[in-house]
Amino acid sequence: MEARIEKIKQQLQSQGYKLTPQREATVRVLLENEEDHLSAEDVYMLVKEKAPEIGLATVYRTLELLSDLHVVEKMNFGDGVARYDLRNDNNTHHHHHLICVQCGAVDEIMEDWLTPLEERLEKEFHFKVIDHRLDFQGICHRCNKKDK
Amino acid sequence: MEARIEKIKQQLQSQGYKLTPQREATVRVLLENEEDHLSAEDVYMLVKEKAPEIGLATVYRTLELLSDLHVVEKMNFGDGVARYDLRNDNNTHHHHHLICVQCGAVDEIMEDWLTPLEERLEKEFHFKVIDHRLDFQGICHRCNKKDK
DNA sequence: CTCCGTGCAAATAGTTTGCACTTAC
DNA sequence: GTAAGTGCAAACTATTTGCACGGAG
Repeated sequence: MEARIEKIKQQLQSQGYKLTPQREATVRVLLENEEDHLSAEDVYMLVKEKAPEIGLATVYRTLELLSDLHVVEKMNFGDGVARYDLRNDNNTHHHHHLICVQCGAVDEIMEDWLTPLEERLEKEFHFKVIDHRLDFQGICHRCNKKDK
Repeated sequence: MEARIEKIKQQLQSQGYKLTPQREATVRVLLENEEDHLSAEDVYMLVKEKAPEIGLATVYRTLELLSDLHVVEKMNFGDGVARYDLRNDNNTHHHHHLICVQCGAVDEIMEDWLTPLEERLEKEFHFKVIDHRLDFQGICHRCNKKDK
């Protein structure tokens, strides 16, 4: 955890930004809730527990900054709220989402299933892929069980 | 085109809704711009050309209704604007998006590449897929050419 | 001293809602 | 006549911005 903060600090500094206490608190919240897909408001409330004087605008600005640096990914699941996901070490994003339409849970699949498709895209469509996003909507295994 | 409007009319009526002139004008705009991914505001401006007395709220309400009936799909590409896409005849949604990060164009691939993955999801993850969404971000073939 | 970063409040953008009026059956 | 649908304006929500202040080098 400390190592990851250190790395993010260096990424910021290499672009001329500082890891201020507010930014660090925000990053820590993201690290501690890596499974979840927090909204800016979620992050704000969690950061407030540690650093009550922080402002919502700062959280937005920090998330925006981290998003520009590809430290987090900004994402939108269709409920008018942006959600933020820490990217992994090489700042790529290769996981897929399983969104349960019944309970709203968002699970992740950490494998990348799309590499063959991306190759096909470049060959057949001359589209150079930089990133992708794959979400499945359906009923998760927990709700499947409950329904029986 | 008329046949498709007729079909949508029946879908509405089967749920107790009417195809009012405003709703019809909205559907026509969607049909005429099926390639594009129009925002509510886009639809509003296009509808206004034919039916200047229509209100923006009505367009929103119509799109919401059509979305509930799975006639259109409401979608979000990350630029804080909801976009609406007509679904195809059986109201399923099996196409993928190629989003160009340079010129902003959104192209579509009409094939469904994911059936094998969905089968795997149900078997390995016990996740029952209802729908999916696959977007690729990258450089489109037009921009690729221009850059040379 | 200078500049970056911050908190607060005000502004903005997209969307939704309340309400009185209209329209189709 | 009743209920669904509409236009308008006001409300609301998420996010952004302007600005004066605070702190590190």
